[in-house]
Amino acid sequence: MVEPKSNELMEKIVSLCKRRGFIYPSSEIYGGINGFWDYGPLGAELKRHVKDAWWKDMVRLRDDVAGLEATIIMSPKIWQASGHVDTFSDPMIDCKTCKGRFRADQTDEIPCPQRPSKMVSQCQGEKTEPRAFNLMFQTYVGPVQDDSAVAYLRPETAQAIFAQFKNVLETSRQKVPFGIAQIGKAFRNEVTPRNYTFRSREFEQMELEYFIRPDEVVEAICGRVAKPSGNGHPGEPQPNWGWELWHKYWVEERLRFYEAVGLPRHTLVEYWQTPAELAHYARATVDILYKFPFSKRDEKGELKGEELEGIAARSDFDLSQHERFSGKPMGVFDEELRAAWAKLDKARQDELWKRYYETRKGYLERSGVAPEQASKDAAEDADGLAKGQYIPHVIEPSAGVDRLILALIADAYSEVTETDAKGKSETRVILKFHPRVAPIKVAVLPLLKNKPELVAKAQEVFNTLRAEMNTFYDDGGSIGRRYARQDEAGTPFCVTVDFETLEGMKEGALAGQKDTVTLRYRDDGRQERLPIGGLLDWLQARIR
RNA sequence: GCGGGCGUAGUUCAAUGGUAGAACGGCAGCCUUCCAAGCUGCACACGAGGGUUCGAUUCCCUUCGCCCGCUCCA
Repeated sequence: MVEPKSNELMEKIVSLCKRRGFIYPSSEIYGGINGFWDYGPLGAELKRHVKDAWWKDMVRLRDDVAGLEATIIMSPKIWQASGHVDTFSDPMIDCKTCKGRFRADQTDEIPCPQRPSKMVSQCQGEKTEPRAFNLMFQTYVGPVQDDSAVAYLRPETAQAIFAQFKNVLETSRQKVPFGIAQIGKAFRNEVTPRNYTFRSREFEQMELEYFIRPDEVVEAICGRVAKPSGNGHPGEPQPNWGWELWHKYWVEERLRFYEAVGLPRHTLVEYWQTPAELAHYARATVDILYKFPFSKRDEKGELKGEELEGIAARSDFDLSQHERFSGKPMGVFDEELRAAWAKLDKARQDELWKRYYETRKGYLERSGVAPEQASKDAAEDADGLAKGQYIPHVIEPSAGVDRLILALIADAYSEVTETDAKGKSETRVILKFHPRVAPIKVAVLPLLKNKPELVAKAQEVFNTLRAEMNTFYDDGGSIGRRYARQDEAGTPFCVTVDFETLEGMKEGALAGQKDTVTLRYRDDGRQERLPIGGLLDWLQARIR
């Protein structure tokens, strides 16, 4: 089989998405707007099903996760605490001669790429004025547009979870370890949106912040922290898990999710960030990559994959930042810790105290707190252990919805070329979505349009199914044409009402029985016969 | 942001300094007893703005968008 060039494949996917109503360019009648995309009728259903699947797995089916839906615009102080304001407000200078881009405050320190003997500020290159490069979208709250009214569209959903941590903890009656989940829009003013919807300026995230006990607390309660042994899923969570096992657990849980919505394991890559790539506060980050057609290839010619999700072990950085910036305590009280601590011998208490103290002190000093103050604050934090108090650590599985949608479409895309009796060859497209996420679950079709009894019966079947799942009715054109239309929409099942539905089966196990329909499978065209009465159960078992 | 390429029906493509054709798709009707059958009819496009010209979809400029390579991606 000749593998289609990645470009050709992406072009086919893009035009199919437009043609069938999955994805359109935003504002297309005005020429479009770079980095923004709309979902059409089928795309909206697909996206909804994907988000529902995530929410069900992450929130409804778990005792230890609570949901949240926060605003897009929040206090600008949140973005100071998170570091987004500082990181993004650097003025940059472009050099028109060497095409380089440099931070305006570092032109005396960076050598010119073309003449390394000189610094950028001294080289002859023609440079632009310093320009502000902030990847956060800015707006103003209230009608007065001055600096005091500046606010930002959130560049990630995570921070709202940290900001509301205490409220959720209080009202959900959860105890650490537990998580807070959120699905919502986020905005980044990307320099170059690329690869169709993969890097958009407005996008949607599905994020979980899962709060766990620091390892010192686990040790105090359980004696020691269990270490990961071997590969694969570590199984049901245990009280003696430290951050490493929790991190591993969530990586495996998330991989299972992707497989459950139809991405085969071999299309995914589990990439462990190297120490150099890690954010300074992160202990480990695993990216789950999907091998998109536009992915770069490695030395062996294998697709390297592009990020769908990152699962980061972020220590207690985020809650600590918000504690420092807001002045509000972000710690929790843990009855088990207080009880366990009292039973530890002095040497053990001292040892755990010391380790917790060192970690806290390290964080505070890196955050710019003066050494003396840092020591004092860290000692206070460590004293809290005896009272059962600490700031939870967090494991953050953070997924991009739109990237997953694109991966699902790319993965579902398949072509079948058939040559008919006249020698005319024709290529049909089938989107092989997992039934759980397919936009339309079932299409109901009367075999013929000009037989009122068939149409009436088909309408009847349609009306019983549509209340329970996304059902589509179609009586236009030949039956084969309608099957083909559904194949292109990715509908896993078609139900056809024919004469045997009305008159009873002529032969087979259901001989003589009325009210049966043809059920046709999308992926291989296989057909079987089902009684109408059993249809709903049959379908529901397959779309869950 | 830089460099290169490209913008014609929904999609894929033609042609043209004198305002555009096709295929597929769509819609309506007829027909049709299971995988894009057939017949009839209908609708739909020169990305936007400016310039040159008697006249611009065609030439020029600007802009917007898409693709590729850099750059960026907390």
